[in-house]
Amino acid sequence: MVTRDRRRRVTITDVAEHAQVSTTAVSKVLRNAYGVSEAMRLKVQAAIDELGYRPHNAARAMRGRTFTIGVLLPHIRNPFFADILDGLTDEISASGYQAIMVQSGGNDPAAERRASDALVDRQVDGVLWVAPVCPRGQLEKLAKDIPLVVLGRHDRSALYDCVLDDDEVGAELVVEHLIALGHRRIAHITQKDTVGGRTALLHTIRAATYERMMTEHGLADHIAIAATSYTEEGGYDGARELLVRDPRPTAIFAGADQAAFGALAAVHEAGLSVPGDISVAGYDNARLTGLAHVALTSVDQDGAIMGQTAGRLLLERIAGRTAAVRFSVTPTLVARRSTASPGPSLLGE
Amino acid sequence: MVTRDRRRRVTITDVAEHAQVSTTAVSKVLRNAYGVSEAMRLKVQAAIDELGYRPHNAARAMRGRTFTIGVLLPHIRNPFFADILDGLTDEISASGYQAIMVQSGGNDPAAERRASDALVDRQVDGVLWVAPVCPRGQLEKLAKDIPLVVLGRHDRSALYDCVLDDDEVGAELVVEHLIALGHRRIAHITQKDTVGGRTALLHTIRAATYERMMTEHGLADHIAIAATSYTEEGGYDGARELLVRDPRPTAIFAGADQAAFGALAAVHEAGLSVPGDISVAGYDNARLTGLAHVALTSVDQDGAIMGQTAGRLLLERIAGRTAAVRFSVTPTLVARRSTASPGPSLLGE
DNA sequence: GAAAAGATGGGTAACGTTACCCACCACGTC
DNA sequence: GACGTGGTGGGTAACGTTACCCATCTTTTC
Repeated sequence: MVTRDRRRRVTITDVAEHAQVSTTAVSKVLRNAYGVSEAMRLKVQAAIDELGYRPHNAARAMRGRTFTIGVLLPHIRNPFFADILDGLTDEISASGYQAIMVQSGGNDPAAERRASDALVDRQVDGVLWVAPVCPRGQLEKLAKDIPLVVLGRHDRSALYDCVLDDDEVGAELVVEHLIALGHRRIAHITQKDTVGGRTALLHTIRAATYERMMTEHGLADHIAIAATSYTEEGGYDGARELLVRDPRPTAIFAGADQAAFGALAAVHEAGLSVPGDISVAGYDNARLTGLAHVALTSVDQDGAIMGQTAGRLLLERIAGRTAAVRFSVTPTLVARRSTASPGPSLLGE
Repeated sequence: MVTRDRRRRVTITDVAEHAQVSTTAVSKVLRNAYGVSEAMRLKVQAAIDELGYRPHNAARAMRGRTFTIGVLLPHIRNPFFADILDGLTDEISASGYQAIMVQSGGNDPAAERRASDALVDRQVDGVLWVAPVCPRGQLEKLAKDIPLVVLGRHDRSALYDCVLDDDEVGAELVVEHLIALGHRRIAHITQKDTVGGRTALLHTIRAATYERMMTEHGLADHIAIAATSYTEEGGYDGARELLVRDPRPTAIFAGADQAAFGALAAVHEAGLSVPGDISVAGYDNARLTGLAHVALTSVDQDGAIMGQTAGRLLLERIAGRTAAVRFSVTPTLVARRSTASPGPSLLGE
């Protein structure tokens, strides 16, 4: 490897020399530490500005904080994640923290593990983990080392905080809405489990609630689930699978908007119309999806608020809180044009 | 701040003691450095595995490399960025590098600056900057310190590499396609410039090419541009602005798919149909947008290839290359159902 | 068989920052 | 006037890693 002749960084020592004080004094000013006179503060600040000094993060990391929050996202194709990230950024940037993101690779536990390790190696001060699929034990192990907030899982843990929306309520709203419109053959698209036996994952809860609601309304015989993934591709594949069933469902409840979009594509491709031939509903209602030209009925969970809260909880944990907090938002249904009563011809069993 | 009693990290010293060798030897094994016998390698590797040792990134950063690539994305709402990121990850992960992302805040130069500083502070080994809006000088300044690849700008610089698609060809393809279908009143949605006098930005080139093509085809009088942004919101606002013009355009060429989706929403909201009343075309053709239920005519630039190439170029630069490279992909038109010939009633001037 | 060349392992001084301690000064207080 | 008591400022030893150098030991060459 060739060493680039990049000009040497301005260090705390340079600032100290320039201001004719000790490095300790400069460090104290930087950290707003106790024991600095106003005169000292001004003098050092002037030197900092003059030299264009910026603290070296890696060096800080060796001693303590990095002022960095790590965010693990399954992928960046879901605009709902963008809402979360915006909320988080809002909350933490005032405290001088910076968010860095790493893709955790959707549904693959090994990739997820690598991503989480990458953040630990980079010595982040806290982690926001969105929709992890790993076993709970792994989360707790991480939480022992680093302040952790998990978003979108229904675990209960004494070691980390949880931010979630009430997926049971959300799924109930959708199924009730469809039933109220007159649907009986309501199908569901969910995410395939890659690790056995999880019940705290949000897609598991949405699917279980769908089944429960169907059963409670005497529609157990019409339960139809396609287990693919919460992506456009997954929605597309899932819908194709559901559409060939006989009799065909009159409504599809996709567990996520992205999957609903994929389902819409499959429905159109099959020559069917929405909501004339089939109703489609999603979940997430990311900002601006209301704009989408086929206005999708969806469940609104306020991603920005969730991200903001996650940020606040992380800052609190970094500041020393150890008691676990659970923050739950109550979702609401936003009915749009992708759902309607089934035509009379569709009602026959 | 409370100090957490996190158990001490396993360090290279622990590994050295456990394997009964020097820290230098361990370090050499870790870096695949010269001067290590096979026996030594195995012994050290065994100790590493046994203790679950992971190199401390911050400590590495103080001495040299961090094995981290920083990616600056304007935002994460555009699936095209996901394609780029996937390509990059593919390319660099085999070399032990990890990508971390930071949002650069779309169209705001100050936010962009903060984001780029954040990566420099975190001592990344290289930066992939997607669609920067800052002045060229700032890019060159950064490139003097860190290997830099810029994606989506048509600058020429001796200090950094460029990965881009030929936006002139792409825009030509769209305008030609629309003209060939019989359109004359073709409007364009572009991004508003926040910094004066850039001509190397991709949206500037797409817009300029649109104007040139219109002029060359004798349609200069029909040039209509809405300058908003390359987002769903921007497309929505832009289309609303264009739709009230009299006479109304028969086609809208949005400079990005996201904007096209917003435009579609506005068109539908205005009670118009696509492509019956108005054709809409986009640009990017992110993977899976072909799935979208209204199949959008778009310009395909292979984001995965672009990301992959960017990764390769960065690794080369990190390895010591200093000569600047420019990699350009030639886009292709993917005509789908959102564009068609205008109805006869729409052709009148 | 001596010298050169190659292969392998280790010692050590940084890298930039901060936590912890100590030293000093100017006050009041008894 | 001796003695605390805050309020300031500085010295220094880490933190974990690696680049650079040197010390062996083995093999090859004349």
